[in-house]
Amino acid sequence: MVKTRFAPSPTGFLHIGGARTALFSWLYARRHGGTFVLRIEDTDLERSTPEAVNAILEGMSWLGLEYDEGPFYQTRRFDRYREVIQRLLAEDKAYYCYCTREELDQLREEQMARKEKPRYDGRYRDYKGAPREGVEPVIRFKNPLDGVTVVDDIIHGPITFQNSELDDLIIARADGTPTYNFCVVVDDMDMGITHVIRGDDHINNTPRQINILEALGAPVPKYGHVAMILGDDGQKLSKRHGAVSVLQYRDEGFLPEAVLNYLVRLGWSHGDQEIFSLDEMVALFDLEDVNKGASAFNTSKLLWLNQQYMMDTLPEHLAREASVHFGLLGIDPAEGPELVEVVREMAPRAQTLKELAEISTFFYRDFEGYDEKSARQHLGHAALTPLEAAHAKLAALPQWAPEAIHAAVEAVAAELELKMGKVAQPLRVAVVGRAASPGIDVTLALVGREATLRRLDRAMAHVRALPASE
RNA sequence: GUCCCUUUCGUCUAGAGGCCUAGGACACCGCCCUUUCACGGCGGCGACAGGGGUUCGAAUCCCCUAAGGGACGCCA
Repeated sequence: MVKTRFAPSPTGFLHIGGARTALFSWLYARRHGGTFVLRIEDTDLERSTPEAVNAILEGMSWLGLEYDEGPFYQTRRFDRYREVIQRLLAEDKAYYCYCTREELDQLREEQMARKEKPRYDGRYRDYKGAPREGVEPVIRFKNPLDGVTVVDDIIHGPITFQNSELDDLIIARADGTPTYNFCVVVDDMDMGITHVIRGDDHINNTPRQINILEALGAPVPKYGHVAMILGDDGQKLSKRHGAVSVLQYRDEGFLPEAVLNYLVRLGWSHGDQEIFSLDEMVALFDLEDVNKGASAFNTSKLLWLNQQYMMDTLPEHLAREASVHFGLLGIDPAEGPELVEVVREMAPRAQTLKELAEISTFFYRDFEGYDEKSARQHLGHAALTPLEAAHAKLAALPQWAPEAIHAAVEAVAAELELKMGKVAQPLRVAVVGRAASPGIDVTLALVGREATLRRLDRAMAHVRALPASE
């Protein structure tokens, strides 16, 4: 039975790298009919915040990565950690260390000066004397002194560490609180985690964790270390460089399925396939196919994918998702053409829901001023006659529907012996404000007769006011 | 400094010794479709980090080098 977990520490938002790790864990569990656990690693009381916890939960839920167990909080398991520490102490697998921070700092400095790897020298490992006056001891784990620990990584293959490289790590601080590497071990053991999928910055922690697990007589899970995600520029993402919350993608109008699809293709692939439904991902994903190297985030590809998803999403659903973005622009889609129809036409013309709303405002309210280049090209003196003719024909149409509008525009072109473009383009700029929109018939139909005629009047006035030379 | 990891077009990737004249996707450029903008179609540009081996044959296996990254906390 497969059991995976996602174990973020709540010191910030859920960023894109964390989201992908969560996705991989989730997919692996789903793929193998297993269980996915969410665990909040909040043992750092200083930096963990409830806001961050909420942001993580909200991000997971927006992406649809539902967990089967949890969220568990490490801060609520301190009694359990203490219990295991006592056991280790009793079995002589851990010991009190009375080194002060100052002594440790000094040791490190000396080792660095000698160009050695800084590590604890084990001076209290076999200390049998009395507790040292005035020093609250920490508790250290007795790491094996020799031999090797091999991490059999699903993604990287076997990685061998000399135990002599590892020092006796602190499992309980002077104030008695347990530390990260220890809590992880106890949790993974207690929760029966079979596959640990996490960032490859944890590779170096893994042999330590395996050694503790073995000291505890617990089974060692399989590990899969996923490389990190770089920014668009290939640079490492950090709080001050490009790292953003997944919720920001929601706010910018991305569909969660598109983000998931983009994320799954970052470091994983299945032949040449680019687009995967959730079901396909679940059916095809495997850790063995995950790449070892870091990958750079490519926003333009995400935008393309999002557009693909928008075009493929039912307009009814898309309309619901988009309406927030119209609201943000001060538009109530109920007061105008059917949003479903607008969305159907505009989806292939926008890469995000936000952009979709932005380029669709003219359907719902008058625009201010013409796009300069479009007006120069299409609203010159030559436009006056076709605009007048169109106005007359459109005003007289018995039915305001695309087919009738199309016929009317064609008739104007035929009567004036003009190409369609010479009629449609002025009309478009007059009604839309710029030279880009869906087909002129559909566009006018959606804008409505009243608004169309009003905007035509305005355009004709604009042309008449032009200096004679233009 | 020590240990560990990584390296195929600008980017995401395919590639499990001959199917590779290295394939696809995004981006970019051109053409087509067309009343515009998109969408779509067609085409172009463009990579095996470097050096040694092994082999009849290497992007694929081995070694070295280089470059990038991570760890080395009473942070997670």
